[in-house]
This record gives sequence, structure tokens and C-alpha cells, in this order.
Amino acid sequence: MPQRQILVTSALPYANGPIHLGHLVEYIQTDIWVRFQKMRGHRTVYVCADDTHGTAIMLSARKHGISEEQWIGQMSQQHQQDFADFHIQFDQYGSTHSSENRELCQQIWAQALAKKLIDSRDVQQLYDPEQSTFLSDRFVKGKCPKCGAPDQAGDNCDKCGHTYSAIELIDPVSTISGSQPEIRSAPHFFFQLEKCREVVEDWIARPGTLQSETANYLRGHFLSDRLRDWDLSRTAPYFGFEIPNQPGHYWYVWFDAPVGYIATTWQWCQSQGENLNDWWRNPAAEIHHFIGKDIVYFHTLFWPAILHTAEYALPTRVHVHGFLTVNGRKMSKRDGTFIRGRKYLEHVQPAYLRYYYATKLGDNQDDLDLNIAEFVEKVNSDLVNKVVNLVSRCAKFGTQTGLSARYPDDEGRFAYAAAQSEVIAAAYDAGELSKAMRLIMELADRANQFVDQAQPWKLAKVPEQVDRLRDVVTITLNLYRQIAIYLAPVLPTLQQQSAQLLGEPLNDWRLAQQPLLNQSIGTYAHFMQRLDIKDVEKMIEETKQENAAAAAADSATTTGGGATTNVDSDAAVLAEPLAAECTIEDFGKVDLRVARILSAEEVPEARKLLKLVVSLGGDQTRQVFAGIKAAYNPADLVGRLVVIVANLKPRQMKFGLSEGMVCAAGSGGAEVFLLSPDSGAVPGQRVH
RNA sequence: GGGCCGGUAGCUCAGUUGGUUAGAGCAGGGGACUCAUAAUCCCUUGGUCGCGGGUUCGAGUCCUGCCCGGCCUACCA
Repeated sequence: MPQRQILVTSALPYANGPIHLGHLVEYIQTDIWVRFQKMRGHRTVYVCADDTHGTAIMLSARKHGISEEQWIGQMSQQHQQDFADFHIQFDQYGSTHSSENRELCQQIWAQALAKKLIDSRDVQQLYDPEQSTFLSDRFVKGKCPKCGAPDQAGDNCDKCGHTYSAIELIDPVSTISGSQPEIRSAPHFFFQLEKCREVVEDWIARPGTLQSETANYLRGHFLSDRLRDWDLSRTAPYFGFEIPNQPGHYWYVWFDAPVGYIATTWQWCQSQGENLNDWWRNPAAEIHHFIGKDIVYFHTLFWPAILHTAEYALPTRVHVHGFLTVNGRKMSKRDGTFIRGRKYLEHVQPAYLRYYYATKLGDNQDDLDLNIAEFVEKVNSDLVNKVVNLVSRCAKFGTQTGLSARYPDDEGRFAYAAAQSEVIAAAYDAGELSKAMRLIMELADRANQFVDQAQPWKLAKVPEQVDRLRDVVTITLNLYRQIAIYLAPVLPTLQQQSAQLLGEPLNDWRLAQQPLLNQSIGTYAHFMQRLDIKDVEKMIEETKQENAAAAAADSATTTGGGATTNVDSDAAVLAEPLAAECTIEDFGKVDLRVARILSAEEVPEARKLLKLVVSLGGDQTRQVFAGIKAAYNPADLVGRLVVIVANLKPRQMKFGLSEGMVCAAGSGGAEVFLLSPDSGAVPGQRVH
């Protein structure tokens, strides 16, 4: 098999919110595909980056009172931690706000200008005078100019379906400030896509470039007509790259975002001593984009046109997937189904989601439903009861006997699974992950059937049968080993555990062709635990509560203009009057940090204390005794974020050393309320 | 409004260019076994293939109308 050279990207997550289970459909799918290609021995590079520009990010930074750079910096850190914890392994993770990206954008822009593809003309737009910003359609509401329906966004009416321009809205209101926007005119720069029609049409017609539904969609919706010009610019204030020689004008985020794919590849090349042109201007190298169906047209119309303009290679294939629904419905904050990756990890291991998604993903754009009951059943019945069970039921014998020196007659079972190698590989390669999973589970069924027939538990009772027992173990573990290899792209942790037990790395697809022999077997400890639906339900319940709390807090801040009456009693502040004034320097002496509770346990001899171990990120942990026993159940605390006084002088207590203090409000006893940061905060961040 | 996609057993899905009594996994029912994480193995009950027309010797598969769901519809990210 000739070695392929494959560059793979996932869509760039927008640096304006945490990674949720919907995002993960894509990253997990891509990561599985990449791991598979690497196991097949192909030279594969997987790059991704945070998408950091645009009005929304500018506004978020403003709202939190920090610079855009600070905002996207902490977002990026959070995203990368989430990805790593779901075992998504990028070769390079960058940012669109990088010097490499700016330079590439400038080069591409210069070529577009030189080829006379950029046109400039005035555009009328709504402007928020209070916030001093132009308003994109999503930040304005008004009455539909056609049917008069209230509260419609700036592009189309969801009541009558009429599409219009934001300046046509009746009584428009800025959703940022609540003020009445004015109409202002400003020049914008347009990319003349129609001039690239032939390039795009040829590219779409290349076999393998697109799934048929994507090609149909493009032909039916765009290419049947004149391709409209694409507005590539935005007017200040905007967070992004300023256009050279055009002060006050910025590239629209969708211009510089996909260029981030190249920029991040470039960063990787620099770190590896590779040449960028070997990946982006090399006809022998493949380029694969994985994206969701909502951003198809950016990747399949503008992007190939831009690439062609700048004389880069066009993508080999754009893999488009559908959206995630939960229990058959759109993810919703109110239902608690808008689940953050971090929240998932507090309750369930990443391997289960990776496997479940794999069983449901094909090479199509159908939405994928995360059905909670099915999720639990599938994980338990496939992974625990079938696959891991194979090891679980014979490892004990294997530890006693080791593996035979010669592979025994197994009536063609190993050979069958070895022959399935290419069928399974073809399914992986085509993105038919659900088919690959089905084929692999069939192998697990066959192996379990073998064990039932061979009855090793009976052989183990007869000392003279030890040779036969060793043979049965050899067959079973080799059949299991093939399965572990085939599942390795999906379940890297299982791959490692299996490798350790078998004393051999399972990092190459071809290993499934030859049995492992003459090997001693380590001691087995459960590779996976059965999943309890209660854990999943708890995850949803907590998400629901957090979202409700966040929504309440949000509405409290946005309606804080005096219209709402404050009904809180003054009892608390009277009970504990304010302390004497302190200076900012005084406050600075107290180092408050966000921390995650790693473990919580009762201190039996203590009346009020719980012993907590909290993490400040990395391997920095603190042991803290907190007087919250009456108010909190230890099991409920594990995983949650709290605020601690991190530089408090350690204090030796009867039960051990306390290295900090957990912040809480309340009068004491059962009336104790731990402080939690809003979602987005990560352990180690200082509270200012 | 327009475009694309989907609608197959209780659930999640396979069904290649139309061809014999429509398949799998899970769930349900019965039995076996006891090595294994209430795991495993054997047998088994479930379907007017969204609805109505049409083409054909023959339609889940092709055409057409309708119903339901998802996405897109361009200075939205």
C-alpha cells in the first residue's frame, strides 16, 4: 500500500464559548479518522485552531472588562484542555490571531487585488451610537417590514419568511445596548466570486470531493444563478486584522478563519522543519476538511476560490456531518441538554462518547441523536459486556499459562478476523464509522462464542489439560487483540491498557495479521466500568440548573436599569456589617484562585469538617479542611469549581495540614454556600 | 417562499445499478451455562418500508403530489 500524505482539519471552534457535546461530534469524528490513518502508516497531520475574530468576541471581551487578547487567550487554553481530555490529539493547535495568519491573509489579499477580484462599494448599515459599533444582523431586532411581526432579526422574518436588509426593519433596536441604531454608510470590499465560477464548478465535479448531497445543494442553490459578490470587510470597531492601506477596515472573520488552516500548518512546519508548500501546494498531498453542515458554503464556494486565487491546492475532500440532537430534540439550555464537554467529563469517561458517536456516524449529513438510554445500553452491552468481557473472562487463566509458542488450530477464527482488516479499514477510510463498529462488534460476538464452546473454566479444573487451556487463552486473547487494534482509533485508552496487558504496543494496523505468541500475560484489572444511567441523568440535571442560574444572572444584569425592584432583605448585611475600608494593595495580598475539587471526604472525628483536595491545574494540588460538612455531601462536591484563598499560611490541624481556605457565604452550619465561578473559568485563574 | 437532505421492527440504523418469503444490534419472550463487570451462548416475538397516485412482469429502491422533521437561504457567527 503506498504511503499517503494527508493533511486534516476540523472546523475552528469560535473563541466565544466552551466546547459542548455538539462540537465534539466533529472533533471526535476527525480524531478517529486521523488516528486510523496514522495507524495505517500514512503521513498524517491534524491541525486546528481557535477562531478568534469578529464582533461577538469584541463584545464578550468588553462585557468582561478585559482585552480581546486576554479573552481569546483563556478561551484557547480552555478549549485545548477540553480537547486533550477527550483524547483529541492535534499535531498543532493555533489561533487565527497569529502573526502567521496575518501574513498569509496579506499575501492572499495582495494576490486577489492583483487578479482584480476585489471590488469596493458603499454599504448602508445600522450603527449603534451608544456602543460605537456597526451592528450585524444578529445584534438588531425590529418589526418585519413585510408582515410587521415584532422581534425579528436583521436578515429575515421567522414568521413570514421574508428576507430583507437590516436597514428596512421597522423600529430597529440594538440588542447590545437597547438604543435605537442609526443608518450609516461605509465602504466595503467585495470578492467577486462569479469570476471564479469555473474553478469552483470543476472542483465540485471532481469525484470524491463532496458528498452527493453537498454537491446537489451547491448546484441547486448557488451555481444555478450568478454567484453574488462576497463582502470580505468590516468597519471599525471590529476585532480582527486591519486591511493593509485601509485604516478602519478589517477582514471579515470568515476570510481569515479558513486561512487559519494554512497558518496553523505553517506553524507545525516551522516546528518540524517541514516546508509549507509540501502540504498546501503539492498535488500528491491530500487535504481533508471536516465541518458541520451549517458552514458548507464557506468551505465549498469561497474557500476553493480563495485557495485558487492564492495558488494553493484545493481540498481533496470536504467531509460534512450533521448536528447533534439529544433525546431526539435540538440541544437546549432549558432542557439541560446543552452539555459542555467539561461537565460531561465530570460524570462520564470520554471513551464512551467516542465509541457512541462512532457507532452513529456515517458519511452523511444526517443529524446524530444522543439518546441517553441508548448511550448507556450501547456502551455497556458493546464495550463492557462484549469486548472487555473477552479479557475479563480469560485473563485470569492467561496470567497462569501465558501464550502458546505456536498458534493453535482455531478453525479459521483468527484468519477470518485478519481478513476483515481491509473491510473494516475501508469503512474507516470512507468515514463509515458506524459500519466499522458493526463489523468489529461482530468479531467480538464470534470470539465470545468461541470461549463458550471451548469452556476454559472446565479445562482449568483439570491439571492435565493445561496445554489445551493455554491454547484456548492464546486464541481468545489473540482474537481480542485484533479487536483492540481495530478499535484503537476510537478508544486510545483501551489500546494502551491492552498493550500493557499483552506486553506489546498495538499501534500498527498490520499487527492484526499475525498472532502474538510465547508471551506472558500481566495481571488484569477492569479496563472499563459499566455506565450507570444515573450518572448521565445527573449530568443533565446539573446542566439544567447551571443554565437556569446563568440565565437568571444574565437577566439580572441586563435588566438592572432600575426598572426591576430589589426585593432582597437587608438582614444579612445588618448581621455582619461591612469591614473597615481597605486599599487595592491590601486586597492584592489575598491571592484568590479558582480551583477544582478533586476529592472530598468526611473527617470522621470532626464535627464540621470535610477534607478536600483541590487542584489549581497541572499537578498543583492543595489539601484543605473546610467547615461545610453540614451543608454539603462529599460526593456532590467532586469535580466542581470553587474559589480558594491560595496564599493563606498553612495551618496544622488535628486531622492534618490545611493549605488554604475555600470561600463560602452564609451564616454557618447548614447555611453555607460555596462560591462558584461562572462557566468558562479554569483552575489556577486568579480572582481579581 | 426557494434549495438540499431525511422519514424502514419499541429504539438506533443496514438495505449495492428495481428481482426470490425486507436485515442487524439493542430492548421484549423462552432455554443453556457459571470463566466473566446481573456479563456470555442458543432459540424466538416484532415491520401496509411516512401517505396517495404512477411506470414496470416485478418498487423500500424509479417518477409525481402531499404530510412530518433537519439544515441552508449570502455584509449571520
